[in-house]
Amino acid sequence: MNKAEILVIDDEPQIRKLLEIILESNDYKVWQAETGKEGLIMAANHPPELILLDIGLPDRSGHEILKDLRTWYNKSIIILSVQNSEEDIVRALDTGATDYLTKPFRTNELLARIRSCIRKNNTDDSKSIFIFDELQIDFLSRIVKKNETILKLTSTEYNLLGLFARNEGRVLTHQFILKEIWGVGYQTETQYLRVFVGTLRKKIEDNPNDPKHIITESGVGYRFN
Amino acid sequence: MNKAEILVIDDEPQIRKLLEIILESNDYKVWQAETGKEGLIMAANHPPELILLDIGLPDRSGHEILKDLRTWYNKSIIILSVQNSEEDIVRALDTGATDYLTKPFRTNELLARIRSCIRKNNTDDSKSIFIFDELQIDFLSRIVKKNETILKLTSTEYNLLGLFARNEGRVLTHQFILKEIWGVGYQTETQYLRVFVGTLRKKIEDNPNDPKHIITESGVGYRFN
DNA sequence: TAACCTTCTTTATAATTTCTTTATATTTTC
DNA sequence: GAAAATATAAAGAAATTATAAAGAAGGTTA
Repeated sequence: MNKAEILVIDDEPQIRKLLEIILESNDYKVWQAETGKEGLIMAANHPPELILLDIGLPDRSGHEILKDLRTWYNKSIIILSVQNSEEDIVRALDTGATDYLTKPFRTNELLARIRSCIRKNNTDDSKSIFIFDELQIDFLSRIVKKNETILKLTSTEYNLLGLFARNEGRVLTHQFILKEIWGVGYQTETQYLRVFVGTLRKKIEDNPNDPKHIITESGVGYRFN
Repeated sequence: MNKAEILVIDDEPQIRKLLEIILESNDYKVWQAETGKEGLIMAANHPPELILLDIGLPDRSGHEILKDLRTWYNKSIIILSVQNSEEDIVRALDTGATDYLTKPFRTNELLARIRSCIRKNNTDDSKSIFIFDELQIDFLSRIVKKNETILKLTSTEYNLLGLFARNEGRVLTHQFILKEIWGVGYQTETQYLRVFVGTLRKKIEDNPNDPKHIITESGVGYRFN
């Protein structure tokens, strides 16, 4: 449970299959999109931890997809490409690519770069373990403990708690949270959020009726302590 | 204007000179270290925005220097190496390298990767905190503290306080405040304002009967100190 | 394939918080 | 001191949030 999710956007079925095998055997959950358009929709509906993007897509140039993604998606995007031209690399990196690998890539290098990117996503403070009193969140192993007992969280619950933890002390608006966890297009579904905050509180709070960690800021959003 | 500072740790003088020329002509301030030990000291004394580290250093393996740096340095470290072995790359990335480039590197690609890394460093939002004696307003986190204690404000109260704070020392008319907070069409509802000024004073003033922050300007409006 | 389980989505309703309004007290201004 | 303006308290209305639970979707197992 709580596998990190990776979205692969590539038009070649063999590459997708290869990546699926590699990634799943390394304990990632893999989503696949065949076209840039499909990829954009999937990313928006379900923001992954990392995106592997083929720059040579048939429908729109991968560069355009990258630009589109970067208008709202702020986690890592690794570019895969048969192109090895300096111009292409510079362009991709300047559009916001996190990394650029040329095909054929080396499996272990790809995995190491993925690990590095995911680490970066989660360590805005270069920390991988967050401790809030009796609560302990380990972003590397994706394990949450309360008083040394491992909590069973669904992946949405985990993502939500992670977002809260990385923004400790800050009021997060409903819209922001919905966008980050469910994707653009879900910004009005505040009831989702209420339900999930409810289940999270039941799991992490000593007294869910008088929460100490997830504080309601009525009319605005929530704040995590 | 402040140039971003880059520390180059490399034992080859030619490479250092080359990097110096490239980087300075691209408006970076360059620091140079010849050995790993020297690099560690320089980085500690004057933490740069980014470190370029040669992995094949004579005194200690670059991997060890990297590991050492990562115990406290959390900005970007780009590895430069003549080595192109997968094992080496994986090891460096897993020890916390931000990126890995093989020598000879392509100038523009290096610059693009540097830009990408520095961009990432600077994404943590610079804080915008207003302080009025014992009162502290953080507009980014949307949090108001009085003597380090977080105040619980409704969103209207927060908006009103924010308006006051941004117009410190200025007399704001009832009409202006009502228009800003409640919108046009509410300019005559001065009673709203009285009620909310009342609740705000109860929360932020030491003695609400003798307010020091929100001053009544009878017949005109209010002024915030 | 069916039965089962988990998780997510949706609906209904209860509880709480915030806002608006009214009444009355207090202060300021002239 | 009287009129005007401001402050406070509190009740009712409205909006927002919380909770429970049913239905739907997806995956797993026998």
